[in-house]
Amino acid sequence: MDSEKEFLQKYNMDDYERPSVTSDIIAFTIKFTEEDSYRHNPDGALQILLIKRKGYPFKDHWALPGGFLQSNETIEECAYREVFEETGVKPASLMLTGIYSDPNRDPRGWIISNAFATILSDKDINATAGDDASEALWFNIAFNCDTDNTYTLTLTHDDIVITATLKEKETKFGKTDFVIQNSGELAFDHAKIIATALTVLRSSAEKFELIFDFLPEKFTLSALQQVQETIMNISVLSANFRRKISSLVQETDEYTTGAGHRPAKLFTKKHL
Amino acid sequence: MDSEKEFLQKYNMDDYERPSVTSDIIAFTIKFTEEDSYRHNPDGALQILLIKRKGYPFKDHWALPGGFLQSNETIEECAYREVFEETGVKPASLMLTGIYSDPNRDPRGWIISNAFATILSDKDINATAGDDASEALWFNIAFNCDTDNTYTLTLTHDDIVITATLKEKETKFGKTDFVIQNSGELAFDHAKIIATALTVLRSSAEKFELIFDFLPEKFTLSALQQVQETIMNISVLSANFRRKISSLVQETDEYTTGAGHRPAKLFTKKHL
DNA sequence: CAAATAGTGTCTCTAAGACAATATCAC
DNA sequence: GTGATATTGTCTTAGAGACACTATTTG
Repeated sequence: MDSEKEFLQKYNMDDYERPSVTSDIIAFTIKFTEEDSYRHNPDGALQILLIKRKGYPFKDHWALPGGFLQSNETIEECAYREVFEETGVKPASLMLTGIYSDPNRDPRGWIISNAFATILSDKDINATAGDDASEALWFNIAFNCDTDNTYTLTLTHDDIVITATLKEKETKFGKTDFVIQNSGELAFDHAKIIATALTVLRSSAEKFELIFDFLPEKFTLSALQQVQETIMNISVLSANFRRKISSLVQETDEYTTGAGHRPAKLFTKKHL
Repeated sequence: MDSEKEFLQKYNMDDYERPSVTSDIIAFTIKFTEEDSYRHNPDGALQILLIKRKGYPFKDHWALPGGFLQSNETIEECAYREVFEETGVKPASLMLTGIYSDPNRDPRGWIISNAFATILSDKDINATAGDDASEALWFNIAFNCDTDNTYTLTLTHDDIVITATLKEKETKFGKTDFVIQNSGELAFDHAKIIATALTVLRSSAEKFELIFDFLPEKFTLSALQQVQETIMNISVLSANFRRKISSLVQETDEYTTGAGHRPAKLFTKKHL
């Protein structure tokens, strides 16, 4: 009988086939755009970061930023690293939204993707194209249910329009899995990775988890409500929203100014 | 400029270091044990399947069943395969509870674990030790919060007692991550994999997700209530439980018999 | 003052929890 | 009948949604 030390010396990792492992990032932000009238509060639009692939496969297609796992890091550390490389921001949190391990999902070979959603405030975002990308752009998101479990995902940036269609496969634990019907100009299986991440984001926002990450440290309750309404694609009465959120926020003694209407008190997230 | 075909022919996966990937299974069941009096309904106990490791590393320690991912399957298929090999049961569903990718978590080398919880009815379970195990046993679970974010996990089977202590790290999206203080006789980082899976199971049971998987096709509402109470470690009034569950179940015209008290109607899970 | 948002008060309805009461079987 | 569970009904209370109203700023 071998000792443990002898066993480990003889152990050879190459006895088993191994896949490559990546972390891919679904980076969300809400872009607040100024309105016509100086009095209006800005409107919010949910956006996602995509890069245009410089090389094969899927050359010139749009893809999620991401990269290969290195042997000195966890997949979360890898995801943090990728977000920072692409945006210059260290995100507040990462949320694993799925693992994509179909052996045929990548024409280069056996590559498993760990999909992480992250949320960035629209301040201080600085999308920079990495090595393998010719462009990095934020796209507006529209994700609508057509008839019969079929969904259309439309991503737009100025006159670039990407349209994908997906079919609902199953919903479990607040997460919906999809089958791709048509990827449009999206690379790999990224259309379904994005769609599933959106469902996870929505069910989190419903419970007021992580909606704070879209905003700076101090924010108005109206802005917070805008965030939730934008993500969920609904509208709620502000009186009721305030009542429900009240236990999760902490008021400061600061106010907004110069908005052309009554100033709003600034709040921070209440920690525990 | 190369064509895509030329690119893929030249592409060499060996240019990058690759980890081994495993699926590990946290298999839960609820064992219903007969009571003293013939009148009493059986009590439920939450159990988990562990195997005793035959070889190094962690020889003779207890570990979660699992195995290496093969290049012709997804990690879900791998997990299904492992459950079937260990128990002879094809589970109704699998729930990803975490990915464990610390480069130093396994003394054999760079091995990433995908942790899947599954739930089996205590009927037709047939735990059989696989190649790498000398025993496969179901352990009773006790998981209690001591003071100050410290938890004790106690697993027992007859006179085998495994005790691990963990410290709460962070809670997000109904899932709590832990740091291991003491693994007891558990192999690798499996103590924290089990603890986290328990928190995921509990938050699912709270929303009546997947509690049906613990029972056969037809069940009484009392048994269903037992399941929830056992998992959550609480007790609720049956009148209220029935009201809350009523929209999720479908009554049959069958009844239990011979229980020494009023027969109970059998229900099935209502689909959509 | 007008336009717009900020913030409060209150009514209704639903759902959750507590508890009481009745029904039915095996021995 | 006794002991146990099964099942229904109802009271109270907390919270969600709807809506009306007041407050405050800038041009």
